[in-house]
Amino acid sequence: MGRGKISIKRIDNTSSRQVTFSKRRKGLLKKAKELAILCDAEVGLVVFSSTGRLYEFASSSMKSTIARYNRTKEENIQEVNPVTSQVKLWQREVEVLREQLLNLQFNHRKLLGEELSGLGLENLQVLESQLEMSLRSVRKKKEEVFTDAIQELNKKGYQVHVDNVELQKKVAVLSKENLELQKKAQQIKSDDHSPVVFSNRLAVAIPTAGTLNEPVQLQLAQPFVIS
Amino acid sequence: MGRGKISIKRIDNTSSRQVTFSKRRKGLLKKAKELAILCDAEVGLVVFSSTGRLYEFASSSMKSTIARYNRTKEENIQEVNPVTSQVKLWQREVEVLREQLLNLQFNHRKLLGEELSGLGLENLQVLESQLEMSLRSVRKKKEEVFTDAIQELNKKGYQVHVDNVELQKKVAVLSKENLELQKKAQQIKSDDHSPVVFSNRLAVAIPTAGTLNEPVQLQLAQPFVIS
DNA sequence: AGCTATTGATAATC
DNA sequence: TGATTATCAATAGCT
Repeated sequence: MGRGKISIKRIDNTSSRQVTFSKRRKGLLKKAKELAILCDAEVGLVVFSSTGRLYEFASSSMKSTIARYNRTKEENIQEVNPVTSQVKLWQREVEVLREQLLNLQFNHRKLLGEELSGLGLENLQVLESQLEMSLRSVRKKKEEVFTDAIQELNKKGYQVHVDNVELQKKVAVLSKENLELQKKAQQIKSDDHSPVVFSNRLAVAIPTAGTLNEPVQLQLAQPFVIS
Repeated sequence: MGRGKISIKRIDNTSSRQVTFSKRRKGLLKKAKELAILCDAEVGLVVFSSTGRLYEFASSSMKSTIARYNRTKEENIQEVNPVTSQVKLWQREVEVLREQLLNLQFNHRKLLGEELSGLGLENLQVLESQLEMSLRSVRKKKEEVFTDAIQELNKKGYQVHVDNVELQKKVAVLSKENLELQKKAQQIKSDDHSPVVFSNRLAVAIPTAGTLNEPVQLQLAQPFVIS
């Protein structure tokens, strides 16, 4: 339901993930509210963003909804305040996180080609094709970076060329003026015999017009081969 | 979004309220799930129908989501209150673990070839060679697995061959005995004229000796190429 | 339960 | 960000 269809998987791009989050969160909260009103239901909804911010909706009160939930689930392990239970909650959180971390580290090592001993043929083949896919992505990205850099260089090169042509014109004008001034000076000199000196360095430092007529064009000889 | 617009207020008609409830409940749960996946959010949703039935969705687990909810709420309320040092220690632990996890997830995605947008050329090249190394390791391991399997098969094949030779000898002995028994039987038959039948199937089912002289040897035509 | 006309949500874009 | 709009998705009213 938008300009294009999207597949339901984690959005990679951070900013568009955040934009989508606020839009869909708003929609979800709205629909939760509507369901509660239209159908006389008790609804409780909590959403934590990936940055840890909390958003919630409760048709009556979150506390009572959670209490009802626990009652229904026949799990009345919902002590409220005592420090000991709080500590226990944090400890559980730590346990969960530790396990997630270990799991991820395990997978990560596989992707790094370490600790492959336990794996069967099938797992190895899945891993291999995963790595091949990754490699293709990385090489494609690298090619993009190269291409962008080259385009950028070409743009700059062209600008330099344009600047040079411009400068060249100015030099030509100045040289001409210079020449005329020298002539006039010599006329004056021949009139009153006082010495006059003109610098000639400018003209010497400028390359000839011919070398500046073509802008440099960097180009890849052929497209990168991704193998 | 329907044949007609409806205003958001309790639907009076019971049956259409129930129909709407199941439709919208389904939609709400779906959207909750999508939000969790798309935006990497932790979502918990509970819905009680007006008849008291419970429907729920939790992106991780309802228990931990409610626990997290309670923690965040208490934190916000207790901002002024002194928190015991033990809780603080656990909180710090959780923070550290969360950060490690996020970091690892970040790196993991890179290895999976996702989210490469932020990377410069140098990083991409490091990543590429890392992936190439991993791929080499995996392929080497795969080759090992193959080789081992083939050796195993060869061992078994040889054992089968040995067994066959042994069986063949036994068959030869038995055939010889069989033949002699037949001769004796015929002698007896020519004496008392009673009919005697011998099965011949055994001899027919046995392959000739020549085909069993060589054990089968499986072998790779040439070593695996790791490219 | 299915089926569509219709509204509503939202992905892409600026 | 916030607004706009072309599209897709949800669903209201029927069968």
